[in-house]
Amino acid sequence: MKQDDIAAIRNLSLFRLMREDTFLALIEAGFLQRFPPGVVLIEERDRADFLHIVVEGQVEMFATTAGRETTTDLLRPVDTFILAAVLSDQVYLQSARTLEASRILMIPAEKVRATMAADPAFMRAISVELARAYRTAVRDLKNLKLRTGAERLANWLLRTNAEQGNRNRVEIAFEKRTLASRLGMTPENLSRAFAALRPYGVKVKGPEVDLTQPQALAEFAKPDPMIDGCEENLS
Amino acid sequence: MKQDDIAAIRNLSLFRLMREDTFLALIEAGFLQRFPPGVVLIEERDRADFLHIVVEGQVEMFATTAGRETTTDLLRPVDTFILAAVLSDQVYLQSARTLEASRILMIPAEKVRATMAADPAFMRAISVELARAYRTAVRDLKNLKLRTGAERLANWLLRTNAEQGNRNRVEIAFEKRTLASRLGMTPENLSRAFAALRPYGVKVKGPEVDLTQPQALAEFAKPDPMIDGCEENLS
DNA sequence: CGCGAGATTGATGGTAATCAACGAACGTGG
DNA sequence: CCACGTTCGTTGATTACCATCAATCTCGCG
Repeated sequence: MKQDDIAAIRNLSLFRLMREDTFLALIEAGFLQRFPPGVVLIEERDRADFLHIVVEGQVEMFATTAGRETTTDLLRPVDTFILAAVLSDQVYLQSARTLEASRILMIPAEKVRATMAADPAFMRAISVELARAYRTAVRDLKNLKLRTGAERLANWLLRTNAEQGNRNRVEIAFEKRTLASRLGMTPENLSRAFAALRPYGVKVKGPEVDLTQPQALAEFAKPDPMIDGCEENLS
Repeated sequence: MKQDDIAAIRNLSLFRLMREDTFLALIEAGFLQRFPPGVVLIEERDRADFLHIVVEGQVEMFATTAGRETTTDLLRPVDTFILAAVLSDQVYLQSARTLEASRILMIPAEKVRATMAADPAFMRAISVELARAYRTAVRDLKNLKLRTGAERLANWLLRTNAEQGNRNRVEIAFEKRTLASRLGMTPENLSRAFAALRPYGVKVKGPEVDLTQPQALAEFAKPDPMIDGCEENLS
């Protein structure tokens, strides 16, 4: 494992404040593994054996029931996932698959729990991370229940534009069907939602979207800090 | 504050394992307050000043944006709320109002954070509680994204029936409009959803619902432990 | 009895899912 | 280099689901 990968992980809020010795022991107990695109890393209903960290690549969290499927989150370096299941030694509620070639660090759940018991700063960081994850989920719920599809798309565009440096050009780093599922709609409907945003200066060219009238778009989207977040991204 | 109220709070998983002295100090730092129905206890965007515990009565969590409103959770004794905001000293993402006359124990956020730092067992319990809250939110998201309104109602009926002792008679302990909002639909649509479930033995009489064919209803609802939960209720 | 709040029912329009067809982009193999 | 096939995205037609508006109904209560 490369030194700057370790540094990047160390810099995560989850690990930043813990003791150096427990951090190194934790990392060394993990396996860094490469996966090609489209590999299912974990499956809902399985017992949580490992804490996963996306070191490189891109991972989609998704969930299914009764033959239906939806994307619940999109992760990129350096994100952790399924912390909550690991913590309480429970089954996963979501599945995960790679969207592109990825490197994943997998730390045995038992080791995470032992480290948590040994290092108060780590336990504290876990609480903060779980609180963040919970609040993100609440935002997502509000987004879904209080907005239409086109509004969710408009706000996603504004948020992503900000994340990408306000160049008024948003790059969609994954398939549009994945974005559609993340936003809680079908691919067909995402197309129509893009078309509906055209009057507000939204121009789609393949994976790139130009926002020629960001202020008009914002007027339509009515972004709300209590949903779209000042703290974290919703991916 | 009555002795058995304290005992009930002590029995919460959040407080069960902490030290006796820190528990009593925490409780004593709190204010037990009575509220009539319909009082807004906290408002989103406000800074989290107190951890709240529903000792008696009933509390609705809700959220608004752009003039729209939705119910995000329904709490009854003995539930805690807004732990996540308290923990990280952030603003509330949800509002709360009493649905009936209620007694609420309010513990200053600063005291909660200090106690957490002093009692590792309490911090550990907070992590577990946050993990539970997060997983509940994920279940809620899956419920919303993967099911229709009638399916959500059917599963809610089955879940609530189980909570109430499988008497095949579900009592709705709040207004139907509140249930509708909780399930992500309008009151009108809830009525129609009830009508749609009639072929599966669902008979509504005011606030009571008889399930005359629970197995047929289950066949329609397709309950999924990864959504409807074996651990906790979604209220 | 009459009032008012909540629940229900009906009528209508909007939003989204589904099914089907077409088109563009890309990679492969001839 | 081009023909072909596959995949993804878009568009159109249709249907299902849900929101809104309006009217009626029920029930509890003054």
